[in-house]
Amino acid sequence: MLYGMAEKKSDRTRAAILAAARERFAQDGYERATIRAIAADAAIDPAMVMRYYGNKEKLFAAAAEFDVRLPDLSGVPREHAGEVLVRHLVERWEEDDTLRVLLRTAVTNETAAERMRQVFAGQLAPAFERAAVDQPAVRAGLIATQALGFALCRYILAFEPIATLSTDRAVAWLGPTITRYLTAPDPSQA
Amino acid sequence: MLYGMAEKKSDRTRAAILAAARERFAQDGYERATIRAIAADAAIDPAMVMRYYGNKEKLFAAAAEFDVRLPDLSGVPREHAGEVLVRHLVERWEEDDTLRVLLRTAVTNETAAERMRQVFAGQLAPAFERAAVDQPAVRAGLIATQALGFALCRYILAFEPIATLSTDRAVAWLGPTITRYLTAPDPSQA
DNA sequence: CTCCTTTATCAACGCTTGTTGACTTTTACG
DNA sequence: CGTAAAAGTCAACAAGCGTTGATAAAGGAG
Repeated sequence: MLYGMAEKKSDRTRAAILAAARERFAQDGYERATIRAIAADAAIDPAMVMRYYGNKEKLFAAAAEFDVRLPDLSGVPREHAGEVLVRHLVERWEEDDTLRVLLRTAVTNETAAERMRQVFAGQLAPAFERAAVDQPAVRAGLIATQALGFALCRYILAFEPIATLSTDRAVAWLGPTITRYLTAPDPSQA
Repeated sequence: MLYGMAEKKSDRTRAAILAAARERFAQDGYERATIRAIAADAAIDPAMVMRYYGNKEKLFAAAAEFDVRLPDLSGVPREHAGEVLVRHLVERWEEDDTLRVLLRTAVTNETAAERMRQVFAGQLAPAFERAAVDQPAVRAGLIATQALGFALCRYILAFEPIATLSTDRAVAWLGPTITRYLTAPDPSQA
């Protein structure tokens, strides 16, 4: 076969598997999302999943691959940094379900947990450090607690009225919290 | 058998099963915590689990049974209510692992998710309503996001430095957030 | 057309799971 | 003692899982 640009026929199948996998993992978690169900959703044979992704763990790794794409906060005044960050995270969260895959599986799967840690401790904290924020690790961690807690209640537990809160109201409520975690002096030092 | 006070021999076995179940559910989640493993931990036969609890779902229901025991906030000044609440929750959370059972399983098990909702929407919100707080449901929900997010990062994901933060520092950081969610006017109304 | 690589299908494997029923041991009362 | 209920043991089941290898169809290349 001589294709123009690596646009093999199998790429479609690969993509279909990945899409089905993401949906199943996001909805059912790692254990309950079976290879057979994913294959059925993608309308292919379970053996094809093994052919293209090796095994379940690798398929999951591929399905949970993503980039947070943190926004550039350098031009934002400190007192509104929280709101900008929250709005970005909420929109990012609703965009695709990769983050929901990660959150749902991180609770029982160590691979997912490690990746989740990398996202916050490995991207947020270094960004704060570069911005010369004191105690970057603690602040990044606190922001993670609020951000992940909101996502948990909103997308996983479907906790009313959080699940149906408008983005604007969510930003208005959570923004100042994030701003405080980012800018306030350590209250236990006072 | 004529026992003095319903103190059957089997009660010990029942308790041993329940203790082992709680530990396994808290550590592994619903799916990965197997009846066989629980029985092995309790040093009994898997069939005994069925004898005393019927099936896995009922065993889980028994293991996840608990009471939040919310503190009385009526005598606490409003501006410190958050700190009192956070301290109570953290201590309660470290006391026994029932809450961790619930959090870990709520992500994939609908029974656990429903029970989790009852704890916050069914106990916190009504308490606020009685205290004549406006928008009790939203405020209870917001507090749930911060509290559950903290528990998730600290106990489930083992997210440093949150996991090793002292209770005092956690209270100092989180308290004001909870207080604001409880007392601040709705920022999206401004 | 033939040939060979890519893609897909099928049936089966070994294993683990929750769950069951028949059986044996223990225990307390007459 | 004897006996009947309670407590515990054992082997097995049906079903579902991830995974594999043999085999068949598809589709350009020569």
